[in-house]
Amino acid sequence: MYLELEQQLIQRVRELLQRQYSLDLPRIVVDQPPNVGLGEYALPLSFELAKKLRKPPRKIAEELVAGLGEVSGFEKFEVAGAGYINARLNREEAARLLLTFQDGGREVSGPAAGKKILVEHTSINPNKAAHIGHLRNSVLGDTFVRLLRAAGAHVDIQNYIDNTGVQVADVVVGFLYLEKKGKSQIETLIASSGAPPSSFDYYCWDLYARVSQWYEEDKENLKLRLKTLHEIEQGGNEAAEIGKLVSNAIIRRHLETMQRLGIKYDFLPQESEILHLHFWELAFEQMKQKGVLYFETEGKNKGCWVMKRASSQTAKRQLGAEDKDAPETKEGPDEDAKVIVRSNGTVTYVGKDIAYHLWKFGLLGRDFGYRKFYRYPDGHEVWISAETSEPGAPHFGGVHAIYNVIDSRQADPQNNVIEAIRGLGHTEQAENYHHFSYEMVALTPRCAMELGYRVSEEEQKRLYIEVSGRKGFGVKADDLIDALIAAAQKEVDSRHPEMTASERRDIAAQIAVGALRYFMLKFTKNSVIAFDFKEALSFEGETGPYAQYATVRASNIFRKAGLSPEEMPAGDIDLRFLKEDDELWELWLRAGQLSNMVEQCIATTEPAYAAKYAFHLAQQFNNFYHKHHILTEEDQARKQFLLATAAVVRRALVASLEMMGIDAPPVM
RNA sequence: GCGCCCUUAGCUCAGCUGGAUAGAGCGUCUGACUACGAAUCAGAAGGCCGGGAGUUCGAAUCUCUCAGGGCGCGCCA
Repeated sequence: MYLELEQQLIQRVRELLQRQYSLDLPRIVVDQPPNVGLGEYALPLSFELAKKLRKPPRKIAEELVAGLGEVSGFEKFEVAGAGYINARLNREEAARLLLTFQDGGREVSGPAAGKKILVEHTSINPNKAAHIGHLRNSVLGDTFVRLLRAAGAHVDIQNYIDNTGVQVADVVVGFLYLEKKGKSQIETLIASSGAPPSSFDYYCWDLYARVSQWYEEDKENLKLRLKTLHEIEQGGNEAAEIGKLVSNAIIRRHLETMQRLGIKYDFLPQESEILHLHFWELAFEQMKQKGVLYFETEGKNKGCWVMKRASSQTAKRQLGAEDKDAPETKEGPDEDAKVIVRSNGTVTYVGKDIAYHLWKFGLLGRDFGYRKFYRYPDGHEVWISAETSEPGAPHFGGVHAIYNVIDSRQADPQNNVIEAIRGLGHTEQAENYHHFSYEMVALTPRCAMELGYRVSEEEQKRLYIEVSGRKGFGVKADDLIDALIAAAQKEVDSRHPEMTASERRDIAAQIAVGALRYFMLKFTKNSVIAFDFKEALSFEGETGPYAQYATVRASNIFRKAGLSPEEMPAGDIDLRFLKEDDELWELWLRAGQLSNMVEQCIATTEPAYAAKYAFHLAQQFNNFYHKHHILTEEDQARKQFLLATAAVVRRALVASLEMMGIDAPPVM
């Protein structure tokens, strides 16, 4: 509602500027006045025009207000302060829109509508259990997917699997040389493993840490890592078989863990197929032809194929912008170049990544094979890459835009891939390549000590300590979810002794997920989360359960009144109450700003706005709930109006929570 | 050495592409449950927005600089 009316307003102002002053502004800024009593929109453009038109801002504002005349949906325009133009909506008309059009965020349209978009997230090395750092990635990615879908985009969700890298090799080394286990023994181990903490991914978590420790003890042991890594890449031997076994079993565990949070995937592309289907060779040819890669004949990179390293400027630069100060005439080899093919002929990680990303955009000229891997209870299939497709397999890739949810530490390699794609002449694709960058999750020293880790004196002085799978240092995802469920269960049990055990279990799980997902979303992407159990386990204040509780309160009103909370009130609602009551109107207004929130989240790739929106709306609703007692309201017209208010707010709140993957529980 | 990020209330963080009086949560203190169940609400205290300079009608927001903290920069993956 709000967004649509804003666009109408901008359009009218644009026309007026053209007509009255024959000028055009590249961007018409629309703010919100400090309080709703002044109106819903504030236009500061008079200040900007003052210099151009050589008139005082107030005068311009007056002229513009006179020129605007009647605009449908708007009550009036006023000059305020030193030259603001405040626009007042016709509250009744706007509220009517909110009631009658399904403005629940469902029909949101925008630049994303109808486009095929690929979001890659999670991408945990398949050699150990998922930890809190991975949870932040998955929750951010999954929420962004939901936002894109709410905006009408067609989204494929990919989870990249590096199943041939050193991390998997390390666990294989552990099985083969530390535990002296063969393939069949590991198969038995997997078959007999249960739920966490006796699950296979937990087992590997410890084994991985032991192997890392074992390398530390004697550097000679690293030779076995290299040998195993080569065997895995080559395939057709026991190490490779074990690698596949481990990887597949761990991926299943990761899928199960993420499923607990409502996170699902469509496709799991694996590095093994990128190797075996020779994606790199195709990319290599393209890059040689276009001169993106060149062969270095001297200096430290002698004998390598290298490309110019991406600087942050070149990665961020817009189309058409020239980089004037590029020292083209520099003599000798570019020591700073990025090696893509080593002098021994093997390709680096970035090289493989370039090939993979050409595939994403449909520019490689080759496709993966696809096989079914996992089936969710609702029947949705997860496909995994294979050398050949099974009958009836879908096809992925070839998309318009991509979002890679990868932490900020990988910004440099990501920029190198973007530069390679740009260098190949695919400028549009380079512009649509989004590194969805976020900061890491770390543990506070106190938290680390609570978990029983040894924390050095130096580390104790720090604000936070980075988690490390290699050291086995971190909070496992399933452990955290279990702790949250246990805490929520305690509350639900004491509040609802009348319910069955399974009902209480379901609600506790919903609350736990709400708390966890909200916690991961309340921080903006580029702030480091210093994890602390006390904060994460809180269900009060700015938390998921706070917002969930508001939906439950709303639902209860309808339940007690014998109405369905889902259904919007029918018949004539007297909306005149909105005229005098700013607080009530603010509630409707915010409910109508759902689509602004979605648009803003997508435009800035920042899901935290969704969390803030839901929280503020819940907060306003709780305030309303406390102030107006609906069911005992004697004035029937007013009672109907208050019910409609609760319905409109509830719908927007539930929709915003759904975009964050948070359920509205039936009771709390 | 180069690049990126951060610095806002006691603590943890918001502050939208520069806009009207800088906001939440937690914590502290005071109040409110025979209501649609308090996982809630109301109120109070708490700020040279890291320092300095600049751009602007206007700066927490943009530029430069200094200080402090974090993370990256390999023929590892």
